[in-house]
Amino acid sequence: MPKLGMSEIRRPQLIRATMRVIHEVGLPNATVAMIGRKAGISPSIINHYFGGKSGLLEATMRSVLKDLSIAVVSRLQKVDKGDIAGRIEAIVGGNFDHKQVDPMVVKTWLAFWAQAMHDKALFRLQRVNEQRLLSHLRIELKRVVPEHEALFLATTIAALIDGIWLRGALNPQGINSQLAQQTIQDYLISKNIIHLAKQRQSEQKAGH
Amino acid sequence: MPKLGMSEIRRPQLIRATMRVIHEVGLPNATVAMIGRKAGISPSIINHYFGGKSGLLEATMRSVLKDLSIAVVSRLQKVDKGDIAGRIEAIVGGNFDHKQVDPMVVKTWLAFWAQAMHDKALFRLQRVNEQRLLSHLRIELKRVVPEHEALFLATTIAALIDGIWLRGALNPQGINSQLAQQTIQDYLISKNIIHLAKQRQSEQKAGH
Amino acid sequence: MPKLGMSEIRRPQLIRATMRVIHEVGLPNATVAMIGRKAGISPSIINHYFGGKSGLLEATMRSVLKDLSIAVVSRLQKVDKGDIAGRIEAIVGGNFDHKQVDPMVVKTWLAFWAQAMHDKALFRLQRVNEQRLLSHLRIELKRVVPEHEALFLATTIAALIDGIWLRGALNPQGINSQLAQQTIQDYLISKNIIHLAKQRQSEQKAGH
Amino acid sequence: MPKLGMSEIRRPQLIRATMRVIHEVGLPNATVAMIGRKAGISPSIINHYFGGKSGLLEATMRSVLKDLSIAVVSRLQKVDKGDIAGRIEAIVGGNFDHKQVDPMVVKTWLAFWAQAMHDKALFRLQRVNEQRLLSHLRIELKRVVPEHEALFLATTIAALIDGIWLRGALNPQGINSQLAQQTIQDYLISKNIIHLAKQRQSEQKAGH
DNA sequence: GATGAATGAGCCTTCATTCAT
DNA sequence: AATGAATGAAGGCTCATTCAT
Repeated sequence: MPKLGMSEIRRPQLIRATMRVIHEVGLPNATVAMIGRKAGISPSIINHYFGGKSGLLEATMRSVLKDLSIAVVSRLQKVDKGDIAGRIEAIVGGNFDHKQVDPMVVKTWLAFWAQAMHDKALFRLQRVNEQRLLSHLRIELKRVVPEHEALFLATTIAALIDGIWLRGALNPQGINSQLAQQTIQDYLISKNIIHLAKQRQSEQKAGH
Repeated sequence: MPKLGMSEIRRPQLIRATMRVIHEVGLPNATVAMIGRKAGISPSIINHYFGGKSGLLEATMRSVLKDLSIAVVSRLQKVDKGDIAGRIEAIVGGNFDHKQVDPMVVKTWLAFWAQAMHDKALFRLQRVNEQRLLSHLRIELKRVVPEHEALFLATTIAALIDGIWLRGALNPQGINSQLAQQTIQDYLISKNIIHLAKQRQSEQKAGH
Repeated sequence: MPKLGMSEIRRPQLIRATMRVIHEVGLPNATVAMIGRKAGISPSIINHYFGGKSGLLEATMRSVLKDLSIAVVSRLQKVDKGDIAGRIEAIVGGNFDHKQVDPMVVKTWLAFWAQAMHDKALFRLQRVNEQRLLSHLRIELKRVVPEHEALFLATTIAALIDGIWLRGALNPQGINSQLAQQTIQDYLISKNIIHLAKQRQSEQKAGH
Repeated sequence: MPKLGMSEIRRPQLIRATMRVIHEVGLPNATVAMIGRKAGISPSIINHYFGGKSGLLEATMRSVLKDLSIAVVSRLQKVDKGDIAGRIEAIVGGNFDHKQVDPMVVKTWLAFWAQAMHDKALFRLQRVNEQRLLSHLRIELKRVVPEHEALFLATTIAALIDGIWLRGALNPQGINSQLAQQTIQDYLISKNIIHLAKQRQSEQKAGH
């Protein structure tokens, strides 16, 4: 077990402080002074660990996206490869994970989204995240519908996920995680995806 | 007597310049100096007409939302009251109006959305806009499905609209207006809404 | 009777507005915009009539000092040349004239006093005023005491007058005009001036 | 570890620079840029140490008033409690202390007096100062004359002090400290205070 | 590693003044 | 005569960053 340097302590500490400050005053109004104060340490040290404010912001966004990725991947790992409906549910569920719908995270996420339009580094991170969601969905959907339809469905589901997040960001009551998942489940049922998925699962079991 | 009526010229001019600057550098980086330069007039005059930067931003957001409202309402006026499917299409279509999917407008809209989380004046404007969309949709949907289902559908459609907008904001290709409307149309067909609407329309015609 | 041009209307109107604004926010915070608004006319017009802000301020101070001068001179005219005590009382009384102890006037006067230290035009006006007060007092005092004592007394009385004014400027209750005059009268009695003055008056009457 | 204790160096340095700038251009024209330049440091640092321009001005006035207080108190400490005439002289002398009649200090003092009429924080400081002078004088005077007369005398002496200061502020030759004290001494003699004080002192000595 | 000191660039705003009508 | 339009200079303040300790 490696000895923990200050770096391993300070970096998460500052990233968390950044998110809290963004939650409170918004990204444009977040200053290194506020973040330092919130973390209980000198603002100067941000330069030491992140090379500047933008470095800290990038690291913070990376952290947010990584948590999202983990939420999805860890759920996928618990679901059988053959259970297509379960896997789609896992992907959607990961996006509405308890940690992900925390108002602080939601606001941070939206703040970065807006900022990403004018910051190359953030833009790249955002694109990767978008593609990853689409990719996860398409992989599963392609197993039950033709490729072009899979793309259409994946795009629609992604739009639903982001739309619910977006509206939740401004809603004082925040995101209703359960309702969100039901909404998407309902969409999949309407599009007959769940039925097809179960059917395919049975076939494969029989095929073995 | 001074030159009169400059207010009607300057205000839209400055609002448009604001949107262009937000499009280029983002809301947090937009300065009154840039906006003034873009409009070809002195930055000082912003105070003359809007009482300050925040006044200009609020007016800009108000303008964006008003354009959106007009796009929806003008389409609704062209559709027969009895044509429920047509009315829903009008509402959706208004949100993907040519002027509304202009990348400049989309970015401005998202920038304000992010900002609204920390600015009371913008927040109120945003809420009104959200509610208006939901309201428009529910009025039509209630005519074909029970109230609670109408609310669910309206919320889902709104999420789809916003989600598509949001993803379009970061997509280099922008929003594909036609595809967006097809996506939502497809959802409505899957939910059997279009069918029910046509049916209701026939009934009413027969009723006369 | 000459027809009144707008100049004769506007100038006093603006001067009065200036004093009211100084009373409210102080000289450093008084802007031409405020003054114009208070007078109910466009600020631009100040340049028309006074050639700029400093011209207006100078005219205002001139007006304040002229009113003071009138208050003194008009009282002197009502007192017999031979009544030395009465003449001194007139000079003092003029400085505590009803119009002069108006809080608005007091504040304006003090504001200009402070400003005069760094403004040549105001400085000259102020000096003339100072000298005039001293001169008035010395002329009368020389008639009852030797020249060098007259100067000393005049200086002391002037200091008392200004000191009372100054303290009154900051006192929420303002200047107590009657008490002020009693204070100086008491000083003159203590210095035996009143007695000497009455004595001289009797001598002169007898001399005729 | 950073350079510590700069606060004790910077604060007096900036306060002194403030007074010098006020002396040169007046309070309304004094800018943080000028003050910083005069002190040889960056204007930004004024915020660091005083939280803004008004904080600096308040600290400057506080400094001026404290110096005045020290001048009076230190003189009082050197005078025997029983020597009433000496104590009054000490109070007056403190107000015309060498440091206090420095033209720079006099102008600063007057500038603040004018400003205090429209600034709550400065107003309070000024009132405390006024009351302190009156209080010092009344305490001594009450020992030789009835209370109501003590108040009258104290007020008159205070007016004389302030009047001499005020006139000195605009007089190119400044305040003649010696003449000022003589003037007030002369007043006290005329009012028989010195005589009464000496008498009381003799009584008390005899009483022991 | 950590921090207070210090800086300089930049921003919003105010304001006196000028101009066209 | 009078005014709204418009400007440009300047001021206070914020803030990310660098530096010495």
